[in-house]
Amino acid sequence: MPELPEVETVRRGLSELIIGHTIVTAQSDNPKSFPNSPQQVKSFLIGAKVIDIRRRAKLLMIDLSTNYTLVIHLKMTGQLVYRGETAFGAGHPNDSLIGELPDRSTRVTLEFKDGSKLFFNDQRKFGWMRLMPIDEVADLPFMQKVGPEPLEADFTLAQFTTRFTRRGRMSIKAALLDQTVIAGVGNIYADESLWGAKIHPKRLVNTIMSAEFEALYIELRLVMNLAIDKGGSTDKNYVNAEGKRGSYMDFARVFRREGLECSRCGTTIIKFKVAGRGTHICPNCQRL
DNA sequence: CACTTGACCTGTCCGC
DNA sequence: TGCGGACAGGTCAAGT
Repeated sequence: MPELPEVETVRRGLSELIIGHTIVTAQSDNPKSFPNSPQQVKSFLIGAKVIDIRRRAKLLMIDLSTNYTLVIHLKMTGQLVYRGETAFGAGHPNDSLIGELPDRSTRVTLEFKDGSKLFFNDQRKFGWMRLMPIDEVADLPFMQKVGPEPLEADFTLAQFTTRFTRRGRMSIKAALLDQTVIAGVGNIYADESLWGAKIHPKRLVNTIMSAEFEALYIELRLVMNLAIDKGGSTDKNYVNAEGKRGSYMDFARVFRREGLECSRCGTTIIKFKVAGRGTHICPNCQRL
C-alpha cells in the first residue's frame, strides 16, 4: 500500500523517465479511475509535455506544459509503471513484479511521442487520476487540511508534538494515520515507528510523554528515510516506476512479522486491530 | 466538533 | 474441489 516512501520512490523514478516527454494518446477503461471528459483530455493532456513531477502527502502531481496537472492517488493497489518500446518488451529479462502491459488491472494508458507508455494499474479501483489546472490544486479540500510533510528539513519536534495536541483522546496510532495531523503516514510506517519508539499503538495521545514524542519523531523520520533508500515496501502490489519491488520489508521490524521474534528482546510479535487496522507490536517493548 | 464506522473494490486465503 | 466469508487498507461520507 503506497505511503509516503512508496509515492516518493515513484516520483523519483518517473522524474527520470518521463520529464520532457510529450503525450500523444490517452485511454481509460474506467471513468472512476480517470473521470475527465474527452474534451478536457483533448484540450489539456494530448500534446502536452511533462514539465515536473511533485508529491504532497500520498498524492502525485504530473505537471504539464498546458498549465494543467495530473493529480494521482494510488490508494492501496495503484501502480504507475513506465515501459519503453524496447527496454521492457515481452520476455525481456528483468526483475519486474508484473508482466506484459497492459493487463487486466490496467485502468489508464498514456502514450508518449517516442512510443513509450505509462500504465496506471489498479486492481481494486480505489485509486484515481484527475486532470485539473495546476493553480486549482491548492483549493482541493484534501490540500486545505492535510498536515505538514514529516521529512521536510524545517519540520521540527515542536511542530510534531503540537500537531497531536488537538487529538488528545485518540489512540496514538489513529492520530498517526490521520492525514490532517501529519502527511503521508500509513499502516506500515505507523507500526514500524511505534515499535522504534517503544510506544503501544493504543496509548491515548494525551498520555504520551514529551520524551516519547521525541522518540516517535526521530523514529518516524528514520524509518521513512530508510524506506525511501530501499525503494519502498512491497507487501503485495506496490512496484516502482519500472515495475520493480521495493525492499524495505526485508528490514521491517514488526510489520507482517507476527509469530516471529522481536529483534530487540526476542519476544514473539503479535497482531491485533487498532483503529480498524491490522496492527503489529512487540508486547514486551510496547506496553499500555 | 471530535471521533468512529461503513463504503468503495477485487484478489486471496481459510474453513467447511 | 467448490463456495461463502473474512481480510487487506487510504480516504471520504455518513453516523454516533
